[in-house]
Amino acid sequence: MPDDEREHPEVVAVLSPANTLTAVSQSTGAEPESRAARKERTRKALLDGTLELMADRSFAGVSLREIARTAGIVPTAFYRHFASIEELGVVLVEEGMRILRQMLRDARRTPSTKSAGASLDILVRQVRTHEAQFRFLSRERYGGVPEIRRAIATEMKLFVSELTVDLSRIDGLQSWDHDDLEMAADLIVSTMFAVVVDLLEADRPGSRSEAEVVARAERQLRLIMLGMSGWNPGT
Amino acid sequence: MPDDEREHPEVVAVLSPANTLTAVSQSTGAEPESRAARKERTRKALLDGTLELMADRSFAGVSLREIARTAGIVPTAFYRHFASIEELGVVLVEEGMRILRQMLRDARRTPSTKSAGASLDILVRQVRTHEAQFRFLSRERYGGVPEIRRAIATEMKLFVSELTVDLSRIDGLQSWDHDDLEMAADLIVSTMFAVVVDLLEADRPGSRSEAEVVARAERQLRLIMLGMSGWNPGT
DNA sequence: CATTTGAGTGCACGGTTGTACACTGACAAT
DNA sequence: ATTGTCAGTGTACAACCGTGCACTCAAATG
Repeated sequence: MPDDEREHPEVVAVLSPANTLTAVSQSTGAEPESRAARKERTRKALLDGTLELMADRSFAGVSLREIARTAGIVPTAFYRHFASIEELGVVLVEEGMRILRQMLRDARRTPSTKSAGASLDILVRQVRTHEAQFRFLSRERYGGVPEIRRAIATEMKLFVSELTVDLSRIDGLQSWDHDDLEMAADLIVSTMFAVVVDLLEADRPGSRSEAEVVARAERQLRLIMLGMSGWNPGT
Repeated sequence: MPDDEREHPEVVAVLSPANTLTAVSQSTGAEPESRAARKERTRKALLDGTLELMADRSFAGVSLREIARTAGIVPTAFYRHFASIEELGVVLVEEGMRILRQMLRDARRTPSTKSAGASLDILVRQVRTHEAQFRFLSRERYGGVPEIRRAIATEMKLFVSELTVDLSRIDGLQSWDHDDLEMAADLIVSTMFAVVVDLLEADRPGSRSEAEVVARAERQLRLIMLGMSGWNPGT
């Protein structure tokens, strides 16, 4: 073994050297997948593989080589898809925030989202179906490398202002000025985010169960809304 | 250069090999510092140096060698103080949480802490005088290695239950059952923690100013307390 | 005084990392 | 049919990593 990795011997079994087909184990039959499609496939493998590797580590803790390895390509080929690992990270941020925004849109469409329970249900479902992405966001929001942290912060601010607009349309909040609305939106978002973290940790030894987490969050949200109903805007 | 670091040439200038005095640049005159005191000094240098190195990176991103280097000792000497880097991390958690608890105690002693402004002032002061420790806590709370994350979670739960007891002594909350009190305490703590993060980021390009952060937090806290005053316990 | 202790040293090791470089060969376009 | 593109390859290197080992020598111990 000269220097580099010599794993995935099954895929390398094809003896011809520099065989392009070695990458991303060709699962589908023999259909001649288009070039662009193949590229997109390994790109996705890189992104998904990174999230997988982050099950128990932070983004800074996974190496370019590991990522390439799990995607089934050689380290240097990574650069065909991303200029750096940070760039991959930023893409993951965008992907995650797209899910978050989708969730807000779902909540908007659902009738009576002003009841805390309904919105929480949506949150729980989204977290469960996109665990890895939410874990990535919560883990890197404060802990990540500066570039990624800034990317999340920016997207987060956008998210808050979207919710601010939503709030402004609710009966009884029309008289509120923008600052108060944003203040409340910020409080709601940060509370919801704490729920996300608890959900990801839930049903693990030494943690509260999912039901408990949701029940508590629901009461917290109701308490906030109760405060809002008594709030004297502009103070 | 065979393998290892060859930095800090000034300290190595003393030509005698394996000179113990090379560690932790002897700043004070020539007083014969006791052995235990010297050990404590490098131990502190290791802890402080780690926090310093974490100015722009997460705990997982600093290496044992770097830590030893900034403390002025050789990498292997690190093990005279900690069995592993994780152990050092856990000590940092304890140190940080001691500060947090001290803050709660300060707040308890201050009259009229039920007014949001007073408690926030204490928070801001503590964050400013212990920036590095708070940065460590906020960065590793969700992003850190499992061992440290668990340590912080445990201490955090303790902190919430301390605040729960405090709340139970406030006029008008005596009728609340324990679950409701804890729910409110949890909400307050997570909101305050969000403030800490904002404070650490404040006055940096692209972020809100400290005054804005405090003003918003104060209103958020007032909103929560308003909600509590109208809360119907046991629902 | 002689002896023990232990914080610190220097060297060495096997391993991993990011990335530069020259390459190949299947697909796409001409 | 010829050519160009470019995702993927293998080799190589210098830097860094954690840690084992045998050491030194000032301070503490008796």
